[in-house]
Amino acid sequence: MLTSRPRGTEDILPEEINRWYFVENTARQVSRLYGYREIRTPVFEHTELFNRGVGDTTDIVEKEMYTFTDRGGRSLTLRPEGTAPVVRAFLEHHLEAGGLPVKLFYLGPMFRYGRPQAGRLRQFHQFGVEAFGSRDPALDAEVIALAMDFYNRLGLKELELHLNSVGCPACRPRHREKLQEYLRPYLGDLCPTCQGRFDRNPLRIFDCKNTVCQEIVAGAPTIVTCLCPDCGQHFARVQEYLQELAIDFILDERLVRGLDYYTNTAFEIMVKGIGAQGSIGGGGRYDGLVEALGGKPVPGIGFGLGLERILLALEAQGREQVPGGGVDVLVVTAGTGAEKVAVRLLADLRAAGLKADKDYLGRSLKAQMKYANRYPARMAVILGEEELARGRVLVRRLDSGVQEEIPLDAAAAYCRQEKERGFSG
RNA sequence: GUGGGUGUAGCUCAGUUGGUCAGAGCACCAGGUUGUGGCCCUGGGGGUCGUGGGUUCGAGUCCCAUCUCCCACCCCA
Repeated sequence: MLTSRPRGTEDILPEEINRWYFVENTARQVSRLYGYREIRTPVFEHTELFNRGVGDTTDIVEKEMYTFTDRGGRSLTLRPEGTAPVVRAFLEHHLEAGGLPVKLFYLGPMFRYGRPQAGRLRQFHQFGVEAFGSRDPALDAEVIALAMDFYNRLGLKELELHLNSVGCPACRPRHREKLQEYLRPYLGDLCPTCQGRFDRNPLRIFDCKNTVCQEIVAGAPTIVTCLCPDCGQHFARVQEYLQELAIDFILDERLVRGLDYYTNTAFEIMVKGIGAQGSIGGGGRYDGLVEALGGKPVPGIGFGLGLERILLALEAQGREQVPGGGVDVLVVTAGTGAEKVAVRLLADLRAAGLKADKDYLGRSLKAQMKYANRYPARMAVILGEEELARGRVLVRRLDSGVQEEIPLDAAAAYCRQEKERGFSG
């Protein structure tokens, strides 16, 4: 079908745009409050950036990327996430030159190829922040606080903040060894997927939903118990700061970031009632990423939040935004000879800051009034031949039906007054 | 990528065992009120019944394929 959108994409229609304005405006507002500045990167990048920045063995790179070759033979990819591009821009423009830390936020579409379902699209939108240049656990807490503040301002309730530490390249191998040591006797009992994970990424076994695997892994050594002193202290500090900020969290040792570049803090925000995909955002620290992408070792931490899922959650919690279409005034003509006056008056109304429109389909007076009612318009200014001959117009309120005759020259000012009166009473 | 469900007017949906089955409500347009909306009445426009094959004298109704959307898995936002 020519008239159908590509699978997994959505049109955001005029009647729902206010919901998006609300979420986007809140994101910008709260970001600025915390000292983050907006950055806009391209929607496509060199494929290599994601291969290296996201990780070759991740599902995203292995089977979810929109990769294509352009006319110059370059391999490009529609960005599946926001962190790697921001790191690339950070390096390309030497943003560290302005002094660290560098705190950035972004808002925009991401692309992942997969089967669409509730809360999962092929093109979706994220609000994200990235902070470079500090390992201070207070910054971890700030980033998490920013996310929670954002949700609160939207009015979202019943959120669960899951928190974990995945350690660093020094302490992680130790945990891996201990974990494998523990699991080895049960290897044959694990599900086939987890048997494969045993060598590649035993951490993922914590995530398995298979009940047998869960039972086995229940007694396994968690990462937190194997953290080196530095990482252990960092994690403890993050928790202290969160407590200081009165932010509740759930320690979740099963929360895992699969990539090598992720270090220490990992977090995810869950909400119920939006389908099987309960995560509305996640993030963590990535002290190895900037270096992996060719920069000096600069630590970083950030998050990405899914806007569609947030909108779903707002809807599920009955926090719908009012549509907010409509117009203050509809200019209506009765009889002939008023067309030019109508165009002129319309311009005056708009100049006076009123939302105003007129009929462009040559409708009858009655049809124009119906149009005004349905638009909806708060007032109709009716240009009738008789009144116009005396330099006057009729201003009718659509709610009460009260109508008054006003000099044409004073009509815009009068409408303005009426509008303001309407707000107070 | 795997599995289940689904697909009839702009929207929400009826459509019996294949034979006026192409309908209703809402929406839209017009008229009832030759200068006034919201209620009511009357009338009207609008559908390749997702698409392509097949079975049949005959298919929206049966079969196959394909696409879409929905839901779940994998995984994530």
